[in-house]
Amino acid sequence: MSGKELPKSYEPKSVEERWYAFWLEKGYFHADENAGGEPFSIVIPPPNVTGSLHIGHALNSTLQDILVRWARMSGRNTLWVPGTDHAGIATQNVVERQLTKEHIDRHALGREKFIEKVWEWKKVYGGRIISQLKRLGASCDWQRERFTMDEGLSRAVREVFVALYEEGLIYRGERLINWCPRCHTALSDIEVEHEDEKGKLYHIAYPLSHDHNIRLTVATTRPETMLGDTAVAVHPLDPRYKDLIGKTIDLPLTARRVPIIGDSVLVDLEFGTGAVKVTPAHDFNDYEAGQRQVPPLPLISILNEKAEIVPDIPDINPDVRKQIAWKPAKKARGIVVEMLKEQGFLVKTEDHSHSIGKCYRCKTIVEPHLSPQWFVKTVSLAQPAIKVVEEGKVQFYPKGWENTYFDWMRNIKDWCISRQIWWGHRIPAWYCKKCDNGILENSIGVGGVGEASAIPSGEENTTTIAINATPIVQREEPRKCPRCGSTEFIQDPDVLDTWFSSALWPFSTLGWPDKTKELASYYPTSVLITSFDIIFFWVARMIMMGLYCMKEAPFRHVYIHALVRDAEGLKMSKSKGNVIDPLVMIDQYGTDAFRFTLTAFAAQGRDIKMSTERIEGYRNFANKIWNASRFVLMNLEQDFVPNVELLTKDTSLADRWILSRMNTMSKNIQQALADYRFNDMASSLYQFIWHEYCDWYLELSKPALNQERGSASRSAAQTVLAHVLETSLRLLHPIMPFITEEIWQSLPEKVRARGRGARGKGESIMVSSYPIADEKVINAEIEQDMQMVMDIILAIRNIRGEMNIAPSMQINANVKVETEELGEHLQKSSSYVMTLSRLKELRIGVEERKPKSAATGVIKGAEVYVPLEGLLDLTQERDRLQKEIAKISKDIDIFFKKLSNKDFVEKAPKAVVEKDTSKLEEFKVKRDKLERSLKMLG
RNA sequence: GGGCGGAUAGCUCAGCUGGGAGAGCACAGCCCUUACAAGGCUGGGGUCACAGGUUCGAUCCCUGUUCCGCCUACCA
Repeated sequence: MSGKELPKSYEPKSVEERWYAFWLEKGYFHADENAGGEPFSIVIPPPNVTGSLHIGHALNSTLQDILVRWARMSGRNTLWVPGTDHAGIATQNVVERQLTKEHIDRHALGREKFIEKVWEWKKVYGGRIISQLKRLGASCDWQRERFTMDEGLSRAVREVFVALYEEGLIYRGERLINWCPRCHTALSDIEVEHEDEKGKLYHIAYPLSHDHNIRLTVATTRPETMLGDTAVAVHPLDPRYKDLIGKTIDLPLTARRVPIIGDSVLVDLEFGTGAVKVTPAHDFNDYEAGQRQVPPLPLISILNEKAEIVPDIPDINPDVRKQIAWKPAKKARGIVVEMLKEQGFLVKTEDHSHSIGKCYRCKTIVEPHLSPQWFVKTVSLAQPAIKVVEEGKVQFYPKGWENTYFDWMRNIKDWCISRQIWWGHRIPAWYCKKCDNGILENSIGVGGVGEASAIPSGEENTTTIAINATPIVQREEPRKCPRCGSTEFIQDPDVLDTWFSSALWPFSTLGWPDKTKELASYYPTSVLITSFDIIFFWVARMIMMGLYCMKEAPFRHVYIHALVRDAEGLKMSKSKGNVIDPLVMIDQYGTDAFRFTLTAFAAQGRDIKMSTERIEGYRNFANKIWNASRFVLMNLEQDFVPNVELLTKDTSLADRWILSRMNTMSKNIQQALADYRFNDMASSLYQFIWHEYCDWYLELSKPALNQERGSASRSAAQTVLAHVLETSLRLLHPIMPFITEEIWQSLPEKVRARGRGARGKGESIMVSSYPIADEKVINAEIEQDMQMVMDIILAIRNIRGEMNIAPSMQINANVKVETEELGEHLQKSSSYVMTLSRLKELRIGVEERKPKSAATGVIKGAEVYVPLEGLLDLTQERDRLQKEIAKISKDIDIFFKKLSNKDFVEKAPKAVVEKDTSKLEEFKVKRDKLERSLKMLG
């Protein structure tokens, strides 16, 4: 009786669901921290709770799953920690938008209620991305799923904050920071995206105070900020202006008189007019230039938190004020320019392109904004983090990213960690209501003149704490003020940058600050798999925090994977409508095909251009495996017992060849995985399974399989066939987990048993052992011998094709070999040649001569002749070919001449020319073919 | 401005330490041969961007040039 029957083509849907449930139920994903053994651990880059699975996650998770499954099958104590990130600003924005739809205002709702809403939202939607990972087949330890705002992780955050504060590595300061006027919060430097935009460069003439007829012209892209100017700067060595330093100008549109200062850093002699307006409250360079002055230049803030002009700019002319107050900065620009023009101060306007900073969450133009914020002092944290990479304790793949890392780390600036939003880890700092009373009451509006009116007053959750208040920083809310003993406190309203908690992820998820068994077993993790765009946001900060808290870097390797783009190479985005949805792909082609596609394209250092055609190609591969397995199963009895001894004995050439090839592949795969060359792994498997196992070995084994049941040759073929399939499935499993499990489970028990892992006892391929190459079986000589057999078969098939000999027609072939030895080798394999090239008779020898009428094929070490007598009349055939060649040559000449004629090409309709061109090509191809056939006839 | 990466068949890309130019898709011809038409067999197609250099030998190493991406920066 033949073996188990499989359906004719692979149907992924039911298979995937069934096996994922099975794996979960068996608990294969769960890691046992007490199990011992060499650990292998990965923490997932936690996706935002707001997210839904996009193709980048799919790639990222597939690669992690490959490593994790590989490690697990290789017997390592394997843990993959999943989880999600609370994504402060992003999530707050999402929920806020949802509330707006319900006509609810966040401020009206109040802080506590709003946070409750966010948690509700998280409960409903926060698990979405996680469940999508399951469809991808991700073998995460779901029992250890974490969220960055879990109690444990929040405790870790407070612990680190307090420790850093106590060491002076966290401080509060009033600085010019990046401010998003839409999100109403500070941003760190890297949260600002720069984009080049076309703008104007305005030249404005400022009249000198002592003689209004003399004017100093400045150039600016932001004329509206002139209302906040507190100086004009020139280069101290500029012969044009250096004598003006120390004098003053009268600022147009205001009653303000500001000094002309010299600053060699701020002013570039070559650029613009050589004179720069200085607005310290609205430009980072100007701010620094202002600080360089003794005494420092005053700061005049002219914008509120929504980037609108404040109504009470000092010294402003009343009529100007009337027109401009409360206008958004961009509108104010037009108004100011118009007024300057009217009053004759605008000299000229030029086109000018420059980069503009935008909020990475909402793309709003970011404004420099003076305000009290919390910062991490990064220099001393960065030093050891640079060192571990320099010393190779942390290695990047591909290595080139280390430069990017060094570049940033060596120029690192202090990290602004406070955010003026509500969703996130509240900063563990409190202020005594009694000691800081006055400061708290009057604190609103600190950071710039005129901001007070922009902030709804009186609510705790929008209070700005003055910079001179004294924070009490500790893990829990203080009971008693250490200074006055008062028991009433106000907590700092700010929350922490989302990336602060992400930075702790590799150890906070394992139970830190407690000394857990998990930390001991799995920290540091083995490898981090992520994308280059968060090297600064996340990778660098994890290394700093890992070293600070754990005294050891959080991972040994960092694999930076490609960015997935669309077929045209454009970034996928919803607005472009070019997004490929992983879930749709999975529905359409199956998870395995999708995963294989991602893997096959995951070459290091290059972006992936994704298209459905490619996935389709690998869907076909899945189907190929399926059908090959069907064939094998048809030829195996369900109670089949492999004759294992045969595998090490002298078996047929084909058997030894496929075993040698398989072990070669297996060796390549081990190396590829160790080097994170995922694409090499995929192509090795593809090439071997399809083009060696299916195309050749399956065909070669057919004669043996047709032998009597129980015969030695049949048994050997069955054994090798099953063994190679079973091993290939295990090799493939990390990439294609579902189909491999489905087929593997259908194999006869004794075949499966060969791959049995210690843990699984043969009940799942997931816990079987990962194949290790047996180098003894790799045999170059065998591979060479087989290559010759294949070459001869190919040569004969080639002749058949060129001569148009029907596949069903049996023919003869003679092979003239160069040496007797080769002849003997070939003789042994003659049945392969007979079968695969459908021969009636095959003669092999050194003495063979070319028959009178025969086609010839030349290969390494031999010549192949196919006598054509009786098949076709040679002289007649030759005549026919020659005639056809002559005829087609004439046509070619005609077309060639026609197309060489300039007049024709230029004047004839395009379509006609194109048609003729392609015809010419077609003729040429035909002639080539005829010539080849003629040549073959000799 | 600085840095990184890319340029190989019509398209998308492999090609790891210098010696064979490759794969998939597309294309052409022949085949429904009982694993698979989502398939089989066969075939056409490339000045490895350009110019120099090193070498017995260069797609690969070095120098320069051009074009295309990306990252980064305080170019008012």
